[in-house]
Parts: sequence; structure tokens; C-alpha cells
Amino acid sequence: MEQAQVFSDFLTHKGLKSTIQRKLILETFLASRSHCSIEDLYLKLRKKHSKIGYATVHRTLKLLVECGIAIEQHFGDGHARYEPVRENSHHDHLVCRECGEIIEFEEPRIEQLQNQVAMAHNFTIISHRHELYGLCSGCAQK
Amino acid sequence: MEQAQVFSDFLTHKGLKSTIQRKLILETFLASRSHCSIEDLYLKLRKKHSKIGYATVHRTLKLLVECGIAIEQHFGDGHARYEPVRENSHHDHLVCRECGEIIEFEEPRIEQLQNQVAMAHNFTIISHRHELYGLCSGCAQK
DNA sequence: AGGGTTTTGATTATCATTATCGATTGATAA
DNA sequence: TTATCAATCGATAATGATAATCAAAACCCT
Ligand SMILES: [Mn+2]
Ligand SMILES: [Mn+2]
Ligand SMILES: [Zn+2]
Ligand SMILES: [Zn+2]
Repeated sequence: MEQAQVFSDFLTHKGLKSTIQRKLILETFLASRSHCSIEDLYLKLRKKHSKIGYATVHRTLKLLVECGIAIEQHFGDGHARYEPVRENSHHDHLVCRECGEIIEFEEPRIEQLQNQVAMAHNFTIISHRHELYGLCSGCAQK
Repeated sequence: MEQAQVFSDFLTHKGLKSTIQRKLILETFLASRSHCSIEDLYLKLRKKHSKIGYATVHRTLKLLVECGIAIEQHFGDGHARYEPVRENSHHDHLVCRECGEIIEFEEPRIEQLQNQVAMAHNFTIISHRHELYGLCSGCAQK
């Protein structure tokens, strides 16, 4: 199902309303580069809809997380970042401490070992974070 | 080398002073249960040294991180947590979202795959975070 | 012991996030 | 279409963890 439909159904199911702000925020978020902060999205939205409020962007991103369209990330710079969830795929991140570049990686063998670790402790995984911090190739050779 | 000595040398090398507060904070930190917040440590310290300031505890923990005695962790509850670094060993964490329990795990095969991932991207790892969030065995069966 | 520097501890500032609230809007039924 | 009313918006204030400030006190070296 399309994300716009998922969001719409989610709103209806929770007795919430579809507003032009919510539609615009979803649309802009999906079209945005990944890992955008609230501020990033807010500034981009102001160009189309100059009266939109920061609080509305913030609240709507939380809704997008709640209905599974977005995922919230924290890469240690004090700003929450959001990226669209891709169905049937999961990735983690390499974060350059110098230039801020974010590289995505998938490693099913790590995911599998993770599950083994959890099982060994009778632990039920709901989510996880796996981030490698350091220097990207460009920054390392300077 | 003992941690007290490491800290002392670190302070000397940076032209900083050894104070009774710094000694007491190190001592209490090392004797503390792991993963304590600044507040945890502050309250414990007030029992021995009722005039110690929150800012001093905060600043000293940063120094302990800087000289490699402590490591700072963030488990998503909005409070930084600190734990003593154990030489020649590294671990990551399972965090129970229900009761807050923190379980440590070591999995060298994950660490190795991590290094492979970094190498494939010409990425130089400085540090990493790997946390599994979910329910501990106790909380899962409720 | 004296003097220059660092540190302490109380307080304030910062800043991202969250809550508040009057004005406005969306959804539903008449 | 219009009335109704709860949900929402956007501006602003509150919150809370962390970091900065600064005068008084402590430390260290001569
Ligand atoms: Mn990503
Ligand atoms: Mn630990
Ligand atoms: Zn870089
Ligand atoms: Zn638990």
C-alpha cells in the first residue's frame, strides 16, 4: 500500500484528521534526502507553505514514526533525524565524525548473530541500533 | 596501571590539578554499579561529601571519559550513563524497555563483521554503538 | 607562607524537545 | 450548504539535560 494511504488510514483509525499540513509534510518528507532533521524539513516546508509551524512538523514526524512510515535516528549530534522506512529491507549506518556523511550498510550475518545473542538471554528484540562512528574514506586521507 | 594512577598522570600531563573532589569522584565511580547517570553518582557522592556540586561531577566524568577510564553510553532515556572501561574487553548491551535492565554481551563475530563492513567502505572506525532494545525474560512473560 | 593559576559550586544560559492555548479548520449530520 | 464541535494549527512558553559563567576557595610551586 502506498504511504499516503497508510497515513490516511492511520489517521482515520485513530480519529485524527487529514489536513493539508499533514499531507504536505508527508509528501515533502518522502521526497527529501534521507536522515533529515526536523529543522531541515521545516525549512524546506516553509518554502512551499510559509506559515507552517515548527511544532506541526515535529508532531507530524512523530505520527509518521508511530504509523511505521518513518524511523527516528540519533547519530550523536543532538538532533533527531528521520528517514523513510523501506519495506522488506533493513540497514544500519556508518557515520563520519568529520564531515557528517552517513553511509548505509546491510549485513544479514550481523542481524542473525544479534538474534542469537538475544535468544541466549531470553531477550525479545523490539528494535536495535548499530552505528559505526569514525572517518569516511575522504576524511581519513586528509 | 591502576586507574587512580592513570587519572593522576592524565591530570599532570594536561596541567590540571589533583583535588579531593576528583579523587572522590573517581573512587565512587569505580565502586559504583555500572551504567550510572550523573545524577546517580551525584546523589551517592553527596552522602560522603555533602557540598560537592553537580557541575563538578559532570565535568569530572567528562575528564574520565577523555582519559579512557570511563565510557559514555546513551540508552534512549535522555540521561547519559557512564561505566568503567574494562581493559582488553569490549561489550555491547541489551536494554529492556519495560524495566530498564541492562544486560551486557560480547560477540567477537559481530565485531569482526563490523570491521569487514567498515573496510569495504574504506571507513576508519573510531567507536561504535550496538544496542538491542526490547523485553528481558522477566518482562516478556508478563 | 605568598602569589598566580586552576577548580569549585551555585547559578545561569543554551538548546532540542514538548506542552499550552486561543484561533482556525475538518468531518459529520441536518 | 450550513451548523456543530472536536481536532489541529502555529506562536509561544515550559521543560529538562547539558554546558557555560564567575566569584570565592583550593592547589601548587617557589
Ligand atoms: Mn539510513
Ligand atoms: Mn556495560
Ligand atoms: Zn567524512
Ligand atoms: Zn525488563
